[in-house]
Amino acid sequence: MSNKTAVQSRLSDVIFYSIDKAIRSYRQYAQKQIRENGFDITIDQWLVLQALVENPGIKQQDLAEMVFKDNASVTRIIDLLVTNGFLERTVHATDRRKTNLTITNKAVNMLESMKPVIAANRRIALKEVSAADIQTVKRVLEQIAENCKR
Amino acid sequence: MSNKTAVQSRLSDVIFYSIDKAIRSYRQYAQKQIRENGFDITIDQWLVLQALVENPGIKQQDLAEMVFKDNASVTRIIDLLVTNGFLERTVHATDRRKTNLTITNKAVNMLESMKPVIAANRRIALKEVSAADIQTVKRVLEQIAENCKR
DNA sequence: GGCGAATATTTGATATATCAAAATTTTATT
DNA sequence: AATAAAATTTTGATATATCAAATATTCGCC
Repeated sequence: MSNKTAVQSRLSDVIFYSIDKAIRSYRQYAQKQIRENGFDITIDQWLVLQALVENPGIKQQDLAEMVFKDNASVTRIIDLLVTNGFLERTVHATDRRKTNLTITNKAVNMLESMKPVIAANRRIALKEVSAADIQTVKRVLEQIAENCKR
Repeated sequence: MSNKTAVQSRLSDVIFYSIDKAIRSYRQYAQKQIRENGFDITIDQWLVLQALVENPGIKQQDLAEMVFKDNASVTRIIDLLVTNGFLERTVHATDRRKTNLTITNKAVNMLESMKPVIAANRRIALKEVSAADIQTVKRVLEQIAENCKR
C-alpha cells in the first residue's frame, strides 16, 4: 500500500504551521514584556517607528512594503502614533499627496529606553539556537517569501 | 573599535523580521489562490475547519490552542462558519457550557475540492527548499515557540 | 443540598489586516 | 492649458487579534 497521493498530512506537520506558531508565540511574549516594562505601545507601532528611524523621509507606500503591511494598515497605525504623540504628520513641501512623518523626541526617548527590553526578548527567544541555524532559517524563509511573490 | 553593545541591528537583519515576512507572504499568496479558484473562505476559517476535521469532538479552548488563536477569535470565526453553513453548533449533551461543533457536508465537500489548491500552494512556496532545510527550520521554530512560552 | 471556586464560552472595546473604492494631487499627452 | 492617466493616501466594510470583563454552567467541599 504505497500511495503517494493518499498521504495524510496533519496541520502540525506543515512548515507553515510552525512558522505561524513561532511568530505568534514571539509576538505574544514580546508584547507582554513591553507592557510589563511600562511601555504603552504595540509591536506593530514599534515596528513602524523603528522603520521610520532607519529610513527617514520614506514615503508611506515604501514604509508599508518594508513592514509587510498594506497602505491602509499603515495609515491607521500612523494615526494612532500621531494621536499618542510619537509622530508628527505634515504635508510634503513639493508633493502634496505625500506626508512628512517626523519622529518626536518622546518617541526617540522611548525607543532608546526600550532597547534593552527588545534585546532581551530576542535573546530569550533564541536561546539554544545556533548562529548557523539562524542563518539557515533566514535563508529558507527569504526563499519562501520570494516564491510567494507571484 | 570593537564594541559589542554598539552594534546596530537593522530590522531586516533580525530573524523575526524574516519569519513575519515569510508567513505574511505565504498567507497573501495562498489566500489569493483560494479566492481565484472560487472558494469563498479565509485562511483562518479553513484552518479552524481543518483542525476540527482532524480532531472531532474537540472543545473550543483546545481548538484555539491548536490554531494559536485565543478563545475570542475562535468564537467569532466559528460564528462566521456557522453563518456560512460550514458548521453546526449545538450544546453539549452532558456539559452545557460546551458546544458541539459539527462539520456540514458542504464543508466536507469544499475541503476535499480545496486539497489540490492547498497542495499547490505549499509546493510552490517551498520550491528550491530541501527536505533537510525544512526539518531544520521546523526544529528551530519549535524551539523559538518553546522559548517564548514563558 | 448549598456555596464558592473553577471551567467554558461569549461579549465589549480597541488594534490590525485586507480589499475595493474614493479623494486628492501630480504627471503625461496633446 | 485642458484632460486623461498615474500616483499617494485615506476611507469603508468586514475579518481577525487581544485583553478584560461578563455569563453560564459545573465541580469541590463543607
